[in-house]
Amino acid sequence: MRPTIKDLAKEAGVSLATIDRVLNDRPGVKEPTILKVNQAIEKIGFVRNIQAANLARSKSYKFQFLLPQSGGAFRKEVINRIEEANASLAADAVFAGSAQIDVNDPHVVANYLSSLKSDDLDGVALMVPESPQVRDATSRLSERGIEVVQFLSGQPKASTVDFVGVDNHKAGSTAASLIGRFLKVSSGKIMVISDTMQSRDALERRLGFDETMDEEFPEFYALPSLETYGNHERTSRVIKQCIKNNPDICAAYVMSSEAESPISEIDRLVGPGKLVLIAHERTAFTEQALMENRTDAIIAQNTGHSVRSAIRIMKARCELRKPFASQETIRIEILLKQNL
Amino acid sequence: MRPTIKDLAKEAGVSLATIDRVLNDRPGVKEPTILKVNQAIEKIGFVRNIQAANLARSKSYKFQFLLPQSGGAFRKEVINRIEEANASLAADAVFAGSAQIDVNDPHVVANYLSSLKSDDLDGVALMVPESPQVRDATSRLSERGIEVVQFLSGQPKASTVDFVGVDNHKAGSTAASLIGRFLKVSSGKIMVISDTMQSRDALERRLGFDETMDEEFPEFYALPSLETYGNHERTSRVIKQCIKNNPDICAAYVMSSEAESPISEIDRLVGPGKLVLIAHERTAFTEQALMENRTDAIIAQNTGHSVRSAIRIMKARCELRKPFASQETIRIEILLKQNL
DNA sequence: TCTCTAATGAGGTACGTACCTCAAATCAAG
DNA sequence: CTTGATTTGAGGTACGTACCTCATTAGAGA
Repeated sequence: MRPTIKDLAKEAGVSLATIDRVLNDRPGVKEPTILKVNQAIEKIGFVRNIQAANLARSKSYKFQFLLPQSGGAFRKEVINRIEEANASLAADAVFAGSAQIDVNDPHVVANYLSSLKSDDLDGVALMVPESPQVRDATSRLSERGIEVVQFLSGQPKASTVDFVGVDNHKAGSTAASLIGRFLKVSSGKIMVISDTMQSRDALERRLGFDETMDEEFPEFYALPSLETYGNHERTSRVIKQCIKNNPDICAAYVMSSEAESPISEIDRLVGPGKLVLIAHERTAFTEQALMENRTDAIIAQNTGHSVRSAIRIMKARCELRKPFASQETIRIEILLKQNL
Repeated sequence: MRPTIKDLAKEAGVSLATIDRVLNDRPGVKEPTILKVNQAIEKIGFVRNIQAANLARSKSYKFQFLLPQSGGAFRKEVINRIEEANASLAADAVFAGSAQIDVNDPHVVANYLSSLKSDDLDGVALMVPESPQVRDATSRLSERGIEVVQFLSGQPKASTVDFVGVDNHKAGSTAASLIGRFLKVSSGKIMVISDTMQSRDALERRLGFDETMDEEFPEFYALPSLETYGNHERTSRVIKQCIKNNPDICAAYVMSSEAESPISEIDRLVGPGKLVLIAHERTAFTEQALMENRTDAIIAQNTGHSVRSAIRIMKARCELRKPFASQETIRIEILLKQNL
């Protein structure tokens, strides 16, 4: 049996009331007494029974994921995983929901974050691009007792904010490696397609991609990034233009999380399976493209795992525990037709 | 607030005692009353507060992983992950440990399983080859109230036993696909090295490997499996022999979970990085081999995830809940230097 | 109708912790 | 030594459930 506060009180030679004051940071305990209690905690290895504590204070956890309004299939996937996590964690009295706002307007995001109150929310996971306003708003959130994690996008800035997601530099690097190894031709050009190159995520992927390409496969030349701005019309135009200007394209790297438009366009223009093609994120579309050999590999992060990881981190922080880091690393997954 | 048994009693128009009898399957309740209570449960959406229930019955969970005595680096990895899970789950009153026995002797395994008592153990995860004896022993375990999952090896037999681990057929298939795509030569032979071909896992990997090889890369020929029996001496001999007999070997698939011996031998005989080489399981050795380009890819399963998944499944079964299947799928991971 | 049993109700204690009140002890300053 | 504040102790109730005992009620059989 694990020691309880009674055992602790006996060991420390104080009353239960004092133990309670120390454990819950209540005032009115002299420094030497606190020390005595802490030593006793060490000695008998007391660990608070969180279930009992939560029961006593009828505590439940509420977490919210802040997602972009746009984002197509991938965003849908994230929402599904959040709902799933919510269902499976209901028994542990943790609730997870999501909200969708215009994440590209820092003002909107900052306003939204300011409106959150620690009464009805214990933590927020932000899938939001970085900006000074957002950074300030998150700092203030932490101060108000709402835990914050960066979710799948951005990078950890404040040391009080954990980051859940993959290393995009490595993801780009992985894409380059796969393309280089899959290509059977001896030279050629590689088309790189992105939503936008404004975001840090995209930049890092590109950096990683170029680095590995240059180092390990100098026989191939990666073209400048095509930006689609999420616009189908534009996507079609820039890809057509690029193919026309570069007849020796042998591969394509679709960096954007919305892969449908670019891949369909490439298929239409050069025929399915003609290029080595790597895309990001697992969605119904990319899965099918993989099965039909229209895509060679998908680089993905396990969305469900990411969601649960974010929740675990927020919960651990609420309970002033350290999350187990090794469990919380999000792997860069390589998906082929065979291991879908 | 979630409804409690009091709300439930009010809704069903019975007393708390009756609610308790129904919820805990105690005798002495008429069928129509049980029905009334169950309807009330449905109606108000009552879910038992498991934390409170566990607190009340001072319940903690104890799970054990049954591992092979041998197994080198990979077994070490599994043990580490179990210890880690144990540490991080202590707060939830679940304890996980491991035991190592001679899993290849069905008699030893069956005896061991028979000796387990539900007083001190709630569940067992078996990393044990299949055999009729073991199957019987697991059935009896279930009957005695100890939950069982197959862990990383074997296949689900009894419907009461879940399987945690990857689909080995797909894993072999994935290896074949990678080799086929990585090879730049137009034809050649592929060396396949296994610990033993007796185990179902190895057989399935080989089947998947051959299937994909035949279908997608008929220009390459996969040689018969070399069996090392975990013996370094023998490993060296059979590989040397194989290379001598087949000068046109262009790739190697190391199926066994102990990859060090075969890879070192191949390096010694044909030079590091000369063949396209795929191995299984992430260990310190395979990681380093990957970094040094002595291996092209590792096919792995996330050990930590597998361990936690097994624990979650056993716990869910103890609580008569259904585990969330999608969370419990173990992915076949492809590891390159870039996404380690 | 009486009797016996099965079904149900009422009430308690316990689990480990939080949080509250009030009394008692301690201590420093005057 | 008194005063007042600070520190500590003692005891209670609560959270939601399990599990126990005992009393009461309903229903069936004679």
